[in-house]
Amino acid sequence: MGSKIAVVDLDGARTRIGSHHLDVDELPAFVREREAQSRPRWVFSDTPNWYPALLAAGVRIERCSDLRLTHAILMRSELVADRSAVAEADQWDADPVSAPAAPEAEALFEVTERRSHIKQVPHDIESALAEFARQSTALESASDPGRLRLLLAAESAGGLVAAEMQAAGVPWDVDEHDRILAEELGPRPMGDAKPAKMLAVADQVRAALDDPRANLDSHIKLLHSLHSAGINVASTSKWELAESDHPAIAPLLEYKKQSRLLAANGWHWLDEWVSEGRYRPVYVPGGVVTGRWAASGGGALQIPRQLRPALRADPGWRLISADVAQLEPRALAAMSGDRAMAEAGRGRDLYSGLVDEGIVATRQEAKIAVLGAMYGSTTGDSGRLVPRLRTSFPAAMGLVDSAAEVGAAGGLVSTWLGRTSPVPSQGWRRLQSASNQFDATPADENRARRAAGDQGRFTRNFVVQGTAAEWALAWLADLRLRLARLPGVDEGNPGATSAGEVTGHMATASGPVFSRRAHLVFFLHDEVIVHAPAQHAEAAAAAIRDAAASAGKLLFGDAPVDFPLDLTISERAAKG
DNA sequence: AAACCGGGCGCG
DNA sequence: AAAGCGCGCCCGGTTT
Repeated sequence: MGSKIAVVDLDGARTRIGSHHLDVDELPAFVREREAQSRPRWVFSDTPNWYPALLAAGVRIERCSDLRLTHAILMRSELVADRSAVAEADQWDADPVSAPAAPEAEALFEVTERRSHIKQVPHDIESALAEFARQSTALESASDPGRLRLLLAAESAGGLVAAEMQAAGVPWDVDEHDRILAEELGPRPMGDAKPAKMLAVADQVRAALDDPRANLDSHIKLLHSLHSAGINVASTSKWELAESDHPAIAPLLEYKKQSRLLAANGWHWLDEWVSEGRYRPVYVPGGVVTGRWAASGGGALQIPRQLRPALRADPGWRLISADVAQLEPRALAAMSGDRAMAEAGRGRDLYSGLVDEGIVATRQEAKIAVLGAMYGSTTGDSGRLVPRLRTSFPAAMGLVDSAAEVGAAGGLVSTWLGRTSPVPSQGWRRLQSASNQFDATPADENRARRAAGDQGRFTRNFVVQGTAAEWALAWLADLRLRLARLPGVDEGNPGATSAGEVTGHMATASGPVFSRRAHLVFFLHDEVIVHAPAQHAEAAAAAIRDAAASAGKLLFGDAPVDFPLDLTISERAAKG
């Protein structure tokens, strides 16, 4: 009963090999067949608009070009000589199609109402072809099209991964989650009542403050109560409270911790986001200016480490968790070609490397110095330690210092593959020009200087965070292909294909796409979790390592930087 | 009643 | 511990 749609599949990046008109419900079969034949690069207006239905029908694709994601990169990239045509097609500068709502969705009209305010890309074939042509022209005008092609392919592959992870879901042990909540908060209360352990802790706080009516949930009222009890803090944040040794502080900190857990990941969250043993967060690829992913709903990027034990593999399966140690400084070492910094991290913890080479005294100092260098710290311990890095790692420090200088002056910076920072706002530019007028007050100059410093720290961090995000995307993109080529449950080794099933072609996946084969279930900036049949867990772990090595080579060639992983295979994700 | 703001805190 | 970057979400409180 679908309406007519048009599909274009492309051979490689250029040649159109076919244009077809078909019903929406004919699409999965069509794509499955084409995918098996020639594995084209499919062009999607916006991946979440097309791919979830394919996945639901058991069809995966190998590669695509997501016009919305690629538009966002091309319209800003400094590498593109002529961006005007792309930039003017501003209907493509839009929000992603909202992914399927949470299980307990709002009333349908509300969703429709909300969507009508969100700007979305067009999905018809003529618009897509026109945009594809504009993007191709822009890409050809680029000074280094190879890098940009790499970035666009990785970004689009990220779109596929996000849709696949949402379809697969994170295997989630509701009973374990409930057990953790009960241990911290007490048993689940009726309705919106506060759990018993929280009430008890709150009573301890009120008793210690000698204020039986103290309201612990309002910052302002709580601050007042604290002052009345002689606790002189300027805010109610936990690091400031920890300075005081008043007997009310310990239970108050406990209460805040409980309150956070209940509000962010309590029973209500469990009801809303976990069903049939799967947590299905909504990822937003390219949602952060630097190229990192964002999340929308469900807090996918904020799952507290406290709840990690609730991630549990299905019976007979394993979770393989892997994260890159010190990804950002390694990305910086690679992109700046800083051999000394690369050497400090080679085959070991990069922070310990700094200690071993006598640059700082302790691992903690190393961490403060390196983070301070990337974030632009100027005060405290960090401000004291960063200059030592300038002596030891001149190339790396030169790169971030110059990015900061460019940003502070209102200029743009780009990542290794060519993602360019956004132009400073009109307000920012007005502030700068006002401070250069003859009648500028000291207050004007102060404000302008502070804003310039802020922008400098932003661009300083942009090149590092953004390049690290590119490495992570390349890792993900390569990993999903490697995992898809692993054998399924009860199948032998790769190559030993059983009759009737060809491994290595995604389109052959049948039935529930992820029920038989190793697949990604979680991604968080520098960390992945793969869900794999126990018999293939080692092979999946090898795929994760191999993909990391490939990503390093793909981006940085033979630069002497490695990206070592901390990797564990287990039934449960480890507590952090 | 809905939209917005800032504090606070979870993640990298 | 934060500091210095990037996020999302919840809450109470204020504005519209």
